[in-house]
Amino acid sequence: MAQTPRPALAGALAPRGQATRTEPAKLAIDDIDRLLIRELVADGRATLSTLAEKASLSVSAVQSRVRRLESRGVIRGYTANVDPEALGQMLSAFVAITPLDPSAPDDAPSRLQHISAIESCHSVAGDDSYVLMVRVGSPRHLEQLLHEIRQTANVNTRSTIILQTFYDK
Amino acid sequence: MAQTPRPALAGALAPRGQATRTEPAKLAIDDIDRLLIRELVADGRATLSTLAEKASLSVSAVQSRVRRLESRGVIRGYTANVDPEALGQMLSAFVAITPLDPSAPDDAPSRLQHISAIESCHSVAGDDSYVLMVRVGSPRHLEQLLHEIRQTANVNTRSTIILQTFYDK
DNA sequence: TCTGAAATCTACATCCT
DNA sequence: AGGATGTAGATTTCAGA
Repeated sequence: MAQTPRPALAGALAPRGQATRTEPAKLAIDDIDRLLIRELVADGRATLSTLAEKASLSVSAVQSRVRRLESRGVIRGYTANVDPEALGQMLSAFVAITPLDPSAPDDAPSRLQHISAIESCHSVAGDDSYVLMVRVGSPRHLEQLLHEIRQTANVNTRSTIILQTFYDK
Repeated sequence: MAQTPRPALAGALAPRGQATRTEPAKLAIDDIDRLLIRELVADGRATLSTLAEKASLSVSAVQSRVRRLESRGVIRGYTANVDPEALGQMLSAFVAITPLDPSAPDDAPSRLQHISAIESCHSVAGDDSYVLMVRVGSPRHLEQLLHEIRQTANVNTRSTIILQTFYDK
């Protein structure tokens, strides 16, 4: 119910010159897409019908938009948000790493990818080459992990313990 | 199919003394829970029937387990994983902040919470008090954001630009 | 993008162990 | 307590317009 009668208005607001300028693949994300994305970030299991209501669109229109966002890679996937501490990962830290041998090929990310305690890996501009986010069960495990990281990637590590996470959107 | 015939075995392995020791809420997470969590982290929109198949359980058993994990806070929620660059957030950074006045009440997280460019906020042990992860559209926006952070929380900032994100599980 | 109908999924009540 | 089955009501999917 309450469809937005925008077609005519949109046409009036965006009159097009005679030549269609090269717009091969319309990659534009409009306000409805943004609304859908916002809702799906807030609740990754929101139903198409709920989304349709909020967007004042039909279920199938929402479905095709969501599919499009997914296939374009705007929405990469959906995931459950799990409390690490409930799973025994009581200690989180940022680990900044720098190569020991600056002339060696720098493939730290792929070398470290298999280590499940490493949650994320970013290359950064600054004192260090990469910053990792890691989660382990205890200080003892962190020690083991740092040892493994140093050996695997031939790097120095500099760790910053996370005391509390206030939010992580 | 292929139910594990564990009841008798479990009873034999865990004989209980006469007094039920204070076990108010069994907070144990078993292997099936872990499997369900793993699947839901990999695909937050997995259906109960899919999960039931993978766990070799009935749909209703899976349903009650997932509900339990949700109400216990093990699963905090579900979210869509969105490509920030597709939304015009071309620049990400870690921003470490330290209070200008160490004697002032330290409520930086709540003061900063409303700023939408701030994705996460952790208090840390180390040179700085907090580490934020921020996403903005351009260097110019980062400058504005840093200004806003400094003013809002009365802190110094030290930023580390993220050049590339290799993975973020 | 909409409507509508079929296939699938979820929620819940009931029974079993 | 935890799990199976059955069923009504939602939800998703897909055709045609």
